Amino acid sequence: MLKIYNTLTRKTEEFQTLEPGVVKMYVCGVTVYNDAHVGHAMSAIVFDIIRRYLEYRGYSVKHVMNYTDVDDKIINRANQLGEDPLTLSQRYIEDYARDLASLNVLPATSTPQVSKTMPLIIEFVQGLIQKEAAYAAPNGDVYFSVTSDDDYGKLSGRKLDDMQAGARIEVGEQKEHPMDFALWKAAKPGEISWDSPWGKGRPGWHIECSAMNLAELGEQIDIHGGGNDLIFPHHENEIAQTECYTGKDFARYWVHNGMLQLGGEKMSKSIGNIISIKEFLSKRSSDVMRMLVLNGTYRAPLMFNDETLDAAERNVERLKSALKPASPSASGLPADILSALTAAIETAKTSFTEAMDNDFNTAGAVAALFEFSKSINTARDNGATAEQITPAQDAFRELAGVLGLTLEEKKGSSEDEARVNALIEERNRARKEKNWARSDEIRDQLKEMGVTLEDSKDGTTWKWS
RNA sequence: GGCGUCGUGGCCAAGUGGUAAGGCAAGGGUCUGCAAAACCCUCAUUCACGGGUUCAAAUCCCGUCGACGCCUCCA
Repeated sequence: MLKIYNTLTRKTEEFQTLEPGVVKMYVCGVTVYNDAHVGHAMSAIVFDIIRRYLEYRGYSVKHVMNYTDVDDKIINRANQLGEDPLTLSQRYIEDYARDLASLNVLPATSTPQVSKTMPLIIEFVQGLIQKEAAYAAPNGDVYFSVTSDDDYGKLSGRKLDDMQAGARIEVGEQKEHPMDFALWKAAKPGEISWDSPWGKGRPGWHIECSAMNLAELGEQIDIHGGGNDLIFPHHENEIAQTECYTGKDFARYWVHNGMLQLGGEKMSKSIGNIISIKEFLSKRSSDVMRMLVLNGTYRAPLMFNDETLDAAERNVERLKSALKPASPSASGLPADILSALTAAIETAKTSFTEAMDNDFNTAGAVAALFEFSKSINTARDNGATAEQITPAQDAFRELAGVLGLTLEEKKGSSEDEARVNALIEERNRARKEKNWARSDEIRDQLKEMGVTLEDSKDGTTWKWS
């Protein structure tokens, strides 16, 4: 039985879908105006793993990830560049999709955009006004009235009185209550805008997700996800809007990932301690990023530094070792060791599932894979044939795939590979003549080129390191 | 100030009432011409600190200290 920690109840609960066999999952995507960073990668990877695991468990997952393509920051940046805001955001949408693909994140089944949801957003706002949960201000802004919602604050555990005490809140002139938030913003001169019953304007941040949720998944969904920095105000406001509009409970499980930590602080644009996904992938593989996430707890802060990344890289190499082929000269396993390998397959699957069922305990699932790799490597060392070892490796690959690990070796250009092979041939001749000096010289040369050699009875293998 | 999450070996961490998973690093060994990889062995009587509940606590309760996140845009 799968259990999921629910931010709304602050408890780990049994997972039950609204509709049998189907999971409706909405994950807040990004505002597209700049290169995405590894913090975004963490969030995308977390929900990719959740999605993959739910599919592994037999669910059909409707995975919606939105793009915020209408926003102050986009408008500002477009002005700086002298570019149309929607052209700019479209460019970054395509860019982000490529980043996710390079991280082996499965594309969401649907990726709605604010700019393409305008009629429904306006309808949504009108509905809230009719229900007296919102009001239009004289200047053309529309605000949600937090005092109209008895439940307001239930997700983040805040009370309106406490929040008013905060010194940072400024009372907007147009607002009836300081915590009221914008559903619709009147356009400033020259700004991109859409026609509405309240004049030209554009949506506030939170309403878009409520509207796109409704459009893509309906009034009620199973999982709503995002970074834990979105709990307040974004998700709090989404719940308020949607539940006032539909009169029904919105999302069954609220799932939030922790923040990636760089130098003891959250990685974020406002702090400026950013490493872009592209920059990361120019130095490390996507598996390393994913392993970093897998080795931690998705809800907890994730330490991102050279030490944790080096460990993640070694972890990936360790898993890859399980997939090395059997020795061509293998003589076969004795019955007892073969049955141990067969048993290890079942043990691995069981441990893996038990861990993942416990609120996606990926660290435990990876531990199961480490144990499994040990069994496979032991079998190979003991002379397992390809036929004997393949079923275990297939199972291993399947489980690693559920976590989204590719376990692919790096590739170089064919010219480089030809050079490497030529050098290895020369080295093999030297080794035959026991010319160890020349042999080691070549090995050092290859190391300079980024090639690691492994000699064995069956010959020399190599890989890019 | 308010709300929330959390403090487990050198590092990353699992474990939430029954006597400390896993990985990295480190040390020793097998294998190897030497390496690399793999495999074997060693590596926390102890879970921030102080009380309490219990036959039994890292796990529950209270307090203290500390870290991080949110309260403004944020994955």
